[in-house]
Amino acid sequence: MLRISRLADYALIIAHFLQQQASLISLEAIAEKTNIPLATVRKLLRYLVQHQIVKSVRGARGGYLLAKPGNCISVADIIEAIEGPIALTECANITQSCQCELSPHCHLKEPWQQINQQLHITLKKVKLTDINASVSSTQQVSSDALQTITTIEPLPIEPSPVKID
Amino acid sequence: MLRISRLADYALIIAHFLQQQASLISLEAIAEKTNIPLATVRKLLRYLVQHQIVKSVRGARGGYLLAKPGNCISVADIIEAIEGPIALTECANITQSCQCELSPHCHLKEPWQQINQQLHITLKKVKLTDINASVSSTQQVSSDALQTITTIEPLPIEPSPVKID
DNA sequence: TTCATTCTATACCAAATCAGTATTGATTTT
DNA sequence: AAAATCAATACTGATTTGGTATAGAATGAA
Ligand code: SF4
Ligand code: SF4
Repeated sequence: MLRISRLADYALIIAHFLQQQASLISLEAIAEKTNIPLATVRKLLRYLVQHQIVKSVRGARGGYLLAKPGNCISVADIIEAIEGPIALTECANITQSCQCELSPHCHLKEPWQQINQQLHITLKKVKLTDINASVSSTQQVSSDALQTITTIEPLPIEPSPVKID
Repeated sequence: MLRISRLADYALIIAHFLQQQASLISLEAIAEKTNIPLATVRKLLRYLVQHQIVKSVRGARGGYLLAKPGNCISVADIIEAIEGPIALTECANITQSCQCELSPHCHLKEPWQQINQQLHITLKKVKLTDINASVSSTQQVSSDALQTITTIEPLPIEPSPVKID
């Protein structure tokens, strides 16, 4: 259904929550405040730490905090930390060569790569702080990145001639 | 990994192929030309017919053809025909009320709905004919819809103040 | 030191989804 | 009537996903 995984969804909630914290906060507290099961939060924080989105401090009085300012962490970063590269099709994943067996004759690689790049840019543009901004006023969104999303205009259609094989 | 399903990918290949046909073409021929397994093509055409993207003609000398001009069929249409609504999160699916149990306190609904809408617009803008256009010249893309995708510029970041809970 | 606290690493499992297939039936042309 | 072709449905094996459990390592404090 073209979903991000539920775990990625949760991870964004966690990151967004961390952004609102002044200092270290423990795993347990995060789970409690976000209503996400403890074991699941543990797993997700693991990924986020590995991807330098969150920093951890071990030992008594330890906990977690964002590794960078909220305006340097994008929705794309979170998704990629949990799910791996954003690639609508196999051939859109530029981090590895395409294994798709239809690839040699497929005409759709280029278009998919462009669509994928567009999606990536969109998700990269939305930062944790943008989400934060929209929390204050549920009706109206104030951040630039989310604002432009709704104001984009559809382009005129320019049909190309049908080709016979 | 934020993938469309492989079946949706195949379906787009089939639709794109149909667009290049002058007249009716049989299931078997489609399977042969696209290198997609026969039984799989059969299933996919089923979905496409149900969603009025493809028309079928039964009986001897029957077959399939596009139900509308290629410039009226978008990538979004194909994906939705195979996978159902495009909804990056559960709450982004406007066709039904959100069942997510985190929903009551979740701050991310609005942002996700906007991101989702943006994705939807992007996928809706790319028509079968746009893909066709890009086939002729693999290096350079000629259609408007795909062209703008690559020329979009990132917006300036406007940080909002960090809020303490 | 010693212990409680807190994060780390890994492994496991059940459920859901996905990809692919098989089969029987309905419709149309010849 | 026979052949060609699409329709409908049901099934299955493989993969992915969501979620959990547990033993271990690091740190701070008594
Ligand atoms: S090469 Fe074609 S079939 Fe293979 S993943 Fe890319 S678009 Fe899909
Ligand atoms: S309500 Fe929040 S947690 Fe639930 S699907 Fe929407 S964004 Fe995700």
